[in-house]
Amino acid sequence: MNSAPVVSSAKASIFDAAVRLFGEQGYTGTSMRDIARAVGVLPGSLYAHIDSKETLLSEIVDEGITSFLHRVEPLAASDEDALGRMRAAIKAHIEVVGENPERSQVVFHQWRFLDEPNLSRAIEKRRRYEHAFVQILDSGVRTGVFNPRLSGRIAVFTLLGALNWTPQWYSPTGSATPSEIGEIMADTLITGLTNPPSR
Amino acid sequence: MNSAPVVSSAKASIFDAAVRLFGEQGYTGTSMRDIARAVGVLPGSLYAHIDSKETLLSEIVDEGITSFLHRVEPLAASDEDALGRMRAAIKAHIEVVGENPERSQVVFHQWRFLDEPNLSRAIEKRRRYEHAFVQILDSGVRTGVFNPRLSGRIAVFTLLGALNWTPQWYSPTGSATPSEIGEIMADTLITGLTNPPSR
DNA sequence: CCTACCGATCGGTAGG
DNA sequence: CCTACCGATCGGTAGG
Repeated sequence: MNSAPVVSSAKASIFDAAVRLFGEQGYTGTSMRDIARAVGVLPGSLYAHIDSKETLLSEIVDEGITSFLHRVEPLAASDEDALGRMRAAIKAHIEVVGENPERSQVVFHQWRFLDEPNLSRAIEKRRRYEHAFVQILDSGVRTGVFNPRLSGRIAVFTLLGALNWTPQWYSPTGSATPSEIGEIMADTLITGLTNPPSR
Repeated sequence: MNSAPVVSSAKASIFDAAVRLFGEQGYTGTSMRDIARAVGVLPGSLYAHIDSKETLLSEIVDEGITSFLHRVEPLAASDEDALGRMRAAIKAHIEVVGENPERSQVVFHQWRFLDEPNLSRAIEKRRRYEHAFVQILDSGVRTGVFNPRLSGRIAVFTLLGALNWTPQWYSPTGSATPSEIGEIMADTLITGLTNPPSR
């Protein structure tokens, strides 16, 4: 019934090595020879499985952004209140980072090295992702739970900056789970660092 | 009396071009030929003024981190209360970004391509910078103005992530000044997105 | 997936 | 700052 390869196809091995190396050394700092060495194959052999270095990056970035979109866009459109949706979106983001921190690192930092038309496609998907957070923020301002003074692009960039930075310090072997990290980040970003006044 | 060059020395031109290109294309994505072209000189001529590509990166990163340290470390040790120090530190950070967004971009994203011993020196200075924020946060927790539940490294990384992301979207020609951006980011991070309850 | 290779480009240098 | 060049490495291909 299941005739899929048990461990990993050649294409998948190349993909995995590229994700890790593009994440660690950057796209322009990684050579096809680096990838071939990691896979255990000679450089020319890679091209039996992939079209080009740029196509490889494009597929990694596209798959990555798509998994963020698939988790967060439905949340942004749910019928929970804005506070709950914002908390859920932040937690979902950290969980997707936690599923594949290296791929997330590539998604946030290496997309700029894409050529057209892949570059435009990636930018459009990033814009859609940002829009999901803008939507939640605006809705919270309308219903009075979010501060109208902070509704602009600066607050969204503050939020997304904090979220996009997580692959830089997240460690799968650390003591905090993605869910716990998401809770603390949601608290920090939604209610701030200030101690709630005791009453 | 003043025999310094009126406009810009050769070394400074190379430095400026490298800051811009390393920021836009990354260190590994920029060739010495790119820099030579930007300066208007042949590639080999660069080496009359600089030692190597890596030395150039190291000088840019070191000068950059140092200007963040020089502004924020004194604030962290000032005798204002933690709330005021945190606000001042956030504003100072954004102002330093505003003074030279491209150099800041290099400081936050390209330091990893340094070789030893420059790499260790850069990491140590980054650690000192992070420590300034940890100090303010801890002090605020002790005096009761900051939420103890958010005192750990996750809150600091949330804060620094938001700050370190700013060179990605800050535009010197945009409508908000660094000071205004700093105010809004300080509000977002310190008091959060939530609307203060009317009373 | 290997052998053998292509033209282009890389960081850097000697000598002027 | 230019001329002229070095050996190494780059992404990618033809043919098997």
